[in-house]
Amino acid sequence: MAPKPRRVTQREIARIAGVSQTTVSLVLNDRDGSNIRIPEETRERVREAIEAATYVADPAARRLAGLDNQIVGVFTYEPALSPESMDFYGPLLNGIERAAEQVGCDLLFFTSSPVEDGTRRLFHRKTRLRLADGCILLGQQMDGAELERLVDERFPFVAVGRRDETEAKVPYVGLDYVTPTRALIDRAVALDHERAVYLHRDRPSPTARDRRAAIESAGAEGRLTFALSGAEDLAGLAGLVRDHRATVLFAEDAFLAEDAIHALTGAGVRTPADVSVAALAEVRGHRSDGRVLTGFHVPRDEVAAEALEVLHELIASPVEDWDSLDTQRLLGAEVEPGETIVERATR
Amino acid sequence: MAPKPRRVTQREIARIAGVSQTTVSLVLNDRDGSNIRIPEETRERVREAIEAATYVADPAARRLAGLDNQIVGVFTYEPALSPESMDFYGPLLNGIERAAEQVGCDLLFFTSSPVEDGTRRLFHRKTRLRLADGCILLGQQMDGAELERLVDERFPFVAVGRRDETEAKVPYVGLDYVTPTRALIDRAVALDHERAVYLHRDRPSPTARDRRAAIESAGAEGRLTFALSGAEDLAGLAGLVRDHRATVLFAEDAFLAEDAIHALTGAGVRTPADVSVAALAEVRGHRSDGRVLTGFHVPRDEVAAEALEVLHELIASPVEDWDSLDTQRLLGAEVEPGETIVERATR
DNA sequence: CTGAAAGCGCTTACAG
DNA sequence: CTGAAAGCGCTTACAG
Repeated sequence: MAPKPRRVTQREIARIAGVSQTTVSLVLNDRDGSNIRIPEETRERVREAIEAATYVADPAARRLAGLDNQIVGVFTYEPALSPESMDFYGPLLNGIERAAEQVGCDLLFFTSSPVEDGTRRLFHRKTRLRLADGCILLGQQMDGAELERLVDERFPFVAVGRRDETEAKVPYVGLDYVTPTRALIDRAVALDHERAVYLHRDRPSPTARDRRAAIESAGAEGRLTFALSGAEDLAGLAGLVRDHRATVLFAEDAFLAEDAIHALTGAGVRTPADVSVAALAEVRGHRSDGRVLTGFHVPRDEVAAEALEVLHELIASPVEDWDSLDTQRLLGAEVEPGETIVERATR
Repeated sequence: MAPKPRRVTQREIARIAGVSQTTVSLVLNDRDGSNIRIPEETRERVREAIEAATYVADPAARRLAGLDNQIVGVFTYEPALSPESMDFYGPLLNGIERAAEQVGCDLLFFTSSPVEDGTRRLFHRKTRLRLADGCILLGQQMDGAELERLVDERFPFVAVGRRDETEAKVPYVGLDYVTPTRALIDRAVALDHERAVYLHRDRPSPTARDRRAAIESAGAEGRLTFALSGAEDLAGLAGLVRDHRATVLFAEDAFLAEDAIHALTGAGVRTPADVSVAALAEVRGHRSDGRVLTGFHVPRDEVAAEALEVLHELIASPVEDWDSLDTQRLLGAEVEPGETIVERATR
């Protein structure tokens, strides 16, 4: 490997400005207080030397000496910059970049993390994790053990997406799906619907539970009667809709909604004329027969930005105070009224 | 700011394993040679202690002690992760991520760089540039002075995109547009076209010069006679085409091609029936009336990956050898035959 | 007001 | 075969 090219150091600047290296450090960091008082004249001289030499402090040395680095780690459990993952990660990364820009942080992507069992590992022999002041974790699925370890080691981090796989209090910024699901159900009820089908996937995620909770409480309150169907049973969907006399269908996400529409149309059921359809997830860009799909707008960029904010609070607070911080936050998704929930046809 | 939580260090590991801290370092880095010979037994003991304590070396300290960090900086002159810039940066970042994964590098995005005059600055008071072993530069436009400075300081870097704004030898990986432009002209000639219009923008970039060179040499050789039009003169385009009796139109990029098609169609000129159209740039996703636009496929991800490769060579070579390295590379764009260059209509 | 010194956690000659 | 020591470039008490 190449010999590290000799760089300008504070000692050099000190020599030029005719002061001690300590003074250079003090000026560089704008230190000024009760016990440090450097005359403006001296400061100016040092600044000039710094300017002339285009000196910048070595971040590694700063870090080693105990300062923070203004570097936020970004860990994704899958490649984040591939075309396929852009759909999910794109808005998140965008939010992170914007927030980082605002607070003056650089972003360290742990792309080198080795892949084991199809997912990246955060902790490995040469992890550069500690180079960052803290870390943002992204991914649909996360490793509980790694989360625990981060908590144990008191390393500042925030997960994007609600986490409940661990005992430990994991800081996160996630999304609340209960409220918008309720809102969509209310809308259906207001449009005279009484019987619904919920087409869901089989993943037990916190957001899936949210939707389920909202649906169950609506059922319990007798506002809308639900029949459930798994995503694997698309073939039986039209039959279920008919048997249940459902006039509205909620799908767990937009892709599933499209599949459902396809299946229903194929069985001679018109959407939304016979059966209204809505997705309980992001619907941006999804249309059915030219109609904007009813569903949510999920502010993923805001989630990411807020995650960075929480991380910043953690970094700025002494570890003893972490417990009193509000580090588990939920943001609401916004309802997209769309055009695929319409008034129930009178028979 | 939070007190740096106490971390496990090599000293601690040494204590546990009953060896010196030096030995821990040696084992950790798999050092073994003529003057270093640690018995497997000792190594094993140390490894166990490392494992048990889930110890990882502090990258800041490693860096300070002169080792490389396996961190590649990524500097973009604009925000790279915004939806608008994804079109351009997306494939590049994807290529970089893949290459980084392969060589085991982490990626440090300099998002904190302050914006001056609408563009980010790489050098500033607290640039974390030196934390990286080297840096990839991305952006349509780059600052010549910054490039010079990087060269002067012997900091390993590679620009994505050809650079010719400086005296100094700037390492880059760019694209050759001469060859594919020639190929497209050949194609037009083969399809009996004799007279063409070139609709271009007004940016003097290396790639713009490539296209121009190919067009001028074709003109000089009498293979295709060109009339030129600026992008701002779309209104006069149909007139120019008629006056010049052009049967094929080359546009500098796909968007311009679309504008041109729109303008021609509006003036009663059919494309490609009356006038064939091609873009001298990436055409992925562009269609005209259902037809795949003729143009190029630009391997942007490969460009980025190759840039990382060159960077790696720089990092691995002593500075004295840099001059003998092949650090200015051009990759060829591939021709997309498309469907908008057709045989010239016989009149 | 400013400097000499210790220390951050590592690596690497240099001695044993 | 292995350890004590110097040094990487910084920050920050602690003395003057």
